[in-house]
Amino acid sequence: MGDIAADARRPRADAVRNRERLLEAAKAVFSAGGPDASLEAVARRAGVGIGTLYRHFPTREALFEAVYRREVQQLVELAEQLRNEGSPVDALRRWLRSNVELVATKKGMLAALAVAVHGSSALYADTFARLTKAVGALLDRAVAAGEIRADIGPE
Amino acid sequence: MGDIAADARRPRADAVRNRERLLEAAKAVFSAGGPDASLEAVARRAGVGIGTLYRHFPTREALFEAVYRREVQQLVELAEQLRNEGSPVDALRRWLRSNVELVATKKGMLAALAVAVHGSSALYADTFARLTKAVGALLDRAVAAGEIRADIGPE
DNA sequence: GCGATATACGGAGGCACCCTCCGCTTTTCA
DNA sequence: TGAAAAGCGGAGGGTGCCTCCGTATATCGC
Repeated sequence: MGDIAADARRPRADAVRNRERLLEAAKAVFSAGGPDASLEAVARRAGVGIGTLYRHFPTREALFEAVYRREVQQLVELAEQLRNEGSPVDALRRWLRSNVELVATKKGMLAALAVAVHGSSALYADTFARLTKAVGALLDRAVAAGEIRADIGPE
Repeated sequence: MGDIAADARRPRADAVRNRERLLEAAKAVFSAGGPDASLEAVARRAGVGIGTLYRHFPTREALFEAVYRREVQQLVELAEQLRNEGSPVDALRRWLRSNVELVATKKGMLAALAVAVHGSSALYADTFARLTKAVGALLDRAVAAGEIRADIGPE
């Protein structure tokens, strides 16, 4: 029943789990303590050893970036999910609300994100493209349903 | 020949000297290493103990601020000195050049200064007033000599 | 000049964090 | 089911932070 296209060896289950835990913990710790928060605190909160953190994310910046990508990914997924539910305009509204909430909650993380994004304009471009595409799909649906004007771009 | 208006006890000579050394060292260290540079490195470079640094500047921010004020003070003094030398326009030109050079040299310190200034808008206002007054005096002299247009403010 | 005393100095010490390294455990695969 | 790859954890050596206090020295009244 493996649904993973494994060319080589499958990634270990515990590694995947720990990676996820670390990202979750990092999100919380950086949100609360800013970008200079202790990496050991992140590891503690994730319930893994400090060595595990460093294996998955060799630098503080790598961790920032991964957290950031994960947030973006979750927004994209939310858009895809909303696509199949309720009215187009309502879906759009809910997505925007989630977007705003997420940003509002993560105030403390903004500096960290700024660091991550600054470090790589490619990252920024990629993020922008993904979010634009996601919200664009929601918009299209709303337009097709004649519920909003057609002259609004995703930006 | 004491030209110090001593209401109480005069400040100790060694304390004054160390304070100056610390500011000089801090300028160099923060310029090179950014705002997160080690305070112990500053103390080492100044040739004083770490305790002395903390006595003079209880926090990193206090040190930033003091360095910043000193830079501003030096610009003001330069303006006063130039006031009595050479042609007004030349004086003005030299002052601006010094200003630009100082900023260019201290690139690495900009982040530190940003922190210090952010922390206290009163500090910013004071700085602005002092520099404005200094350059204003130079401008007045140039205008009075008929060497430049009169419709240029200090800003 | 000469104490007396206020002031300042220095750095050891306790703590937290950084990052690396490697012996041990777990997971995967044949 | 057993071998080996992959991953785990945390000790350890280093650095920096900040405090505290015994020692040194500058200032001031005489």
